[in-house]
Amino acid sequence: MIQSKDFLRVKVEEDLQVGKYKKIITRFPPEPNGFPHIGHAKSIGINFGIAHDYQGHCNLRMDDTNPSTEDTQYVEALKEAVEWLGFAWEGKVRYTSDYFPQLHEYAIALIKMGKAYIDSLDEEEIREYRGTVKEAGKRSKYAKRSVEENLDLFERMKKGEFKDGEHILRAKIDMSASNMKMRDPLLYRIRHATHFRAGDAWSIYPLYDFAHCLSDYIEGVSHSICTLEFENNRDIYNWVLDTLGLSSRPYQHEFARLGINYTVMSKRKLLELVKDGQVKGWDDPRLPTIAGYKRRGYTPESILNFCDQIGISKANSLVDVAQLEFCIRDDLNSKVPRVMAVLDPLKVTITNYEGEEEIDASYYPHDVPKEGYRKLPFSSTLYIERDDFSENPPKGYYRLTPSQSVRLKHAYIISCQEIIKDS
RNA sequence: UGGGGUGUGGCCAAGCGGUAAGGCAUCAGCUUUUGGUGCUGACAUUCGGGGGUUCGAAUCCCUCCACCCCAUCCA
Repeated sequence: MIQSKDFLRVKVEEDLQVGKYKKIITRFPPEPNGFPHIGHAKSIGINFGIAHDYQGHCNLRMDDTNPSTEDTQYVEALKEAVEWLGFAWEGKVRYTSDYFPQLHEYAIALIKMGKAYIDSLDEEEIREYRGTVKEAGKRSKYAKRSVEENLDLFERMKKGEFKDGEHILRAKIDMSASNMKMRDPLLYRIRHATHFRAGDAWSIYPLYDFAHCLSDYIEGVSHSICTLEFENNRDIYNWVLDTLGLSSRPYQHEFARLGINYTVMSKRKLLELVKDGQVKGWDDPRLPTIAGYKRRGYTPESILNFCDQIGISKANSLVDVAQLEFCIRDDLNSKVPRVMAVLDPLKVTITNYEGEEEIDASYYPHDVPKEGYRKLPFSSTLYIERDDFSENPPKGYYRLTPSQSVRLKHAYIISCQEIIKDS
């Protein structure tokens, strides 16, 4: 069977074809504010997979621009997940926070170009001024500030002279843009918080729209792959890079995020379950986190295969969890030894058997070419699963009934002579 | 008449003008000391709806409909 190419690979090949890039560089850029789940696995598979397929490389970058939600325990979990899935990132782990100095310089460059200004409206005013989806917004009076004043204010913001929310750096684009994201987007906010890596070195932090595109650029990324909800952010992504005159730059491409029925994949909800103690930690086997699946016995191969099977597209979709379950069963089928357990026991006494013996019970079915067996004790008293016996069997019942004998796995055929009930 | 996206069988998803891949699920048969696995077969006269162009359309044009995203100093 010929595997068809997804639209991202088609695009990558096209870019390679026309010489847009000489090397494919992607990146997996999670925010370290929670444990990675199966949805991250899809992104990991795409980014590392594409880099691998086209002899490029993929970076692992912690998008740590929000000091109040991020933590080092999450970067460890993220690193472990990527490794467990079998991928290796290029060089060392990157951090957007490592680029803060450069990002700061780019912000100053924008101010000098008259393309960014310090706004002093409060949060509520900024929202009001932004207008609505159908009505144009209006520009803040502070947008008229001179380059000098903006530079001075920005410097003082950096020095920590102002309180959170007092001022903010925004791009000067278009307050009536039909794309709401382009109505003078916020670039840098004041945040007097301790960053898990940068400590208290900064009192201003870049926002996603400013930091992401530049981080991609700094790393030489060619294809910045993200999920659909960022489609509207693509215009800013391009605006920042183009306005700064950065050539030979990355371009953003979006795909639909993974949704699986009966599966909670919202980070907010998962965090809530963990915090409230509804589950025993991020690696609780009941959770769809990579760590949870690992403890549940899922294999990296099965998860990767699942990501491969569901494909990549731009259509919002909800994959049937049966598809995931098929992948894990399919993978485990030829790898795992079989043993038995009786959960709800029903006592069986074999009247024409005396003594006891040990039966060799193979670990693998006839069609799995693997050796190995364990000893199974056998005597006249044994227990079978309650569901494996029925006095009034429904149609199509293949197990033990008063009139139907059955073979005990690895042992003998038995038939029911008498039913003895407790009370 | 805000803008940006998406609509192919129950669920994913190929297809890019030449007469609907594949996977999951489901159903039937064979195999089977797991009602597992494996094998075989069945499963869209039809591609959100309606027009049009064409010898020919899921693929091009028009129009309508549905759903998702955007008004966090989150990412």
